[in-house]
Amino acid sequence: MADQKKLVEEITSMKEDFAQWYTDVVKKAELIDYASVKGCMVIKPAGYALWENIQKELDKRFKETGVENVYMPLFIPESLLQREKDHVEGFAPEVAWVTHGGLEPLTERLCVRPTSETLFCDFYKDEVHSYRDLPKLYNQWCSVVRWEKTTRPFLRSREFLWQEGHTVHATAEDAQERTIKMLNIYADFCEQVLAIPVIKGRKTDKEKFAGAEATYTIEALMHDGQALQSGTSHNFGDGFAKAFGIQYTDKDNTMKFCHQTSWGMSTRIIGGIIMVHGDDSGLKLPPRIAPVQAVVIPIQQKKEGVMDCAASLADRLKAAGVRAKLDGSDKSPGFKFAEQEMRGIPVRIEIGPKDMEAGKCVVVRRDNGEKIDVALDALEKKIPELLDAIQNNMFEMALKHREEHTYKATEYAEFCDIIENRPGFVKAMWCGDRACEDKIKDDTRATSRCMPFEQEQLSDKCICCGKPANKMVYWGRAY
RNA sequence: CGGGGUGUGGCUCAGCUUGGUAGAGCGCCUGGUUUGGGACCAGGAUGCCGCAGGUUCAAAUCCUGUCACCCCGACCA
Repeated sequence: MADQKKLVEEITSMKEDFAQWYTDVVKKAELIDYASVKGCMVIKPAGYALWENIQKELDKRFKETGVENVYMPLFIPESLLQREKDHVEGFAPEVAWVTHGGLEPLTERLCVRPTSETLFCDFYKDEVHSYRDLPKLYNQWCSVVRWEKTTRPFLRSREFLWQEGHTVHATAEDAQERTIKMLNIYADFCEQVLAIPVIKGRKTDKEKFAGAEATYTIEALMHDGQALQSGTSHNFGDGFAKAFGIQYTDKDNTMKFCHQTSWGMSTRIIGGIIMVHGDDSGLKLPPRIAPVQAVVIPIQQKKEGVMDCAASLADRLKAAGVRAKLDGSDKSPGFKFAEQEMRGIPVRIEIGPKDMEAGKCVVVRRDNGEKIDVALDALEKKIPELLDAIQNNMFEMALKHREEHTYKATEYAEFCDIIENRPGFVKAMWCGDRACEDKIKDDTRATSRCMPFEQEQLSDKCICCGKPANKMVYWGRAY
């Protein structure tokens, strides 16, 4: 339980340099390698397994609400991308273009999808004819490309993996309901599976998605006090439907425009897991998402029976539904301890001759370093319990951190001071004017994170201009 | 796109000022001894010194250009 000592010299401490700490953890936990194109990364087995678990959990939740998976093309003809004005203006600066096919220049250049609204819309316009065709609830798992100027693994890469759901509905009400439903799925997933507490709310017009009528978001607070937009759900209204001509004949035999939504979560959330839970010894994975939940490390593994015993423990745990692994490599135990810590494996089980004699093993928690003896015959019961306890503790720790770094401000000077000196969320009232958001950003580099569903009336004046205000906004510097 | 930094075995870097034909540590391979917090001994393999020009008898080193990556800012999930 004692203070977690810094055990790994190669990882820069968070306090010293958070950005470097992040990069060190990403590399040391072997989540990725840099690739030969700037902003592109090789996602290694440890990183990809994490993504696969995220996919598995989200996909299950999507399908429970009737969503089906599809796959759209990688390329979007320029003319198609330009169909919706706000949308193209939002994305044009960062799309990658294909100009040649083989040796011949193309008659129309193709953009590598930065997101697939236009492709889905182009598809839906021919797919939807009648109210009987609605709703369409499609999702795709794919990668998209955005030519970012500066890049960081997971947080901002030029190609990233994500899912994008695109739905079409008959009415505005149905679209709104779906938008919120998906936001709730993201929030639930973050909190229950990733142990990341999130604030649910709506984006201001300045921050909303290009082409959307309304954007909803879940916002999480990282360990350094910066915010991370962790998932978004957009209500498009009938804007895209009008731009693309997606209409249906209703029961009353009149033509009506559809209402649409889209929603996405990306590999960026892996950056969130790292920055919410990690520490100076490396990654710290919540058990429910950890590809390996428990690693068994034999001590004096060449001694008679030790390796067999360790292997049988791992097998028994697997049979009990724990994602367990044996580390039977011939590294020294200390090396293995450090390595499993860097990788964020929630539980470590040490078994050596002394333990075997006593009929127990030593179990160490990654979340708090606590070391306990567990009777060998209690393993199947004890480890799952422990994993649950770790999951809950990690959520509580993250929640506590967020609460301790969430402030309220009613005066502008106070607001600026908090942003500058106490990293975190600041709750403050806002009049609704874009000008105030712009000024706050200029003055403090903080942006509006969201207008939370859970509102509080902190005062009746805008934090910035002093005019009447009835919206409370979470502000903060963000990734 | 601005500002800074870096390119030398798989990794981290030294060597460059003052040109002489490439080094260290880690890692890797073999064998042995070890094993409860990054073990040790012995032996071994690995380099178009980012790339392209130039200067020179001779370039990792000097000059010119170029490319890439990293970090910090403005924009984005």
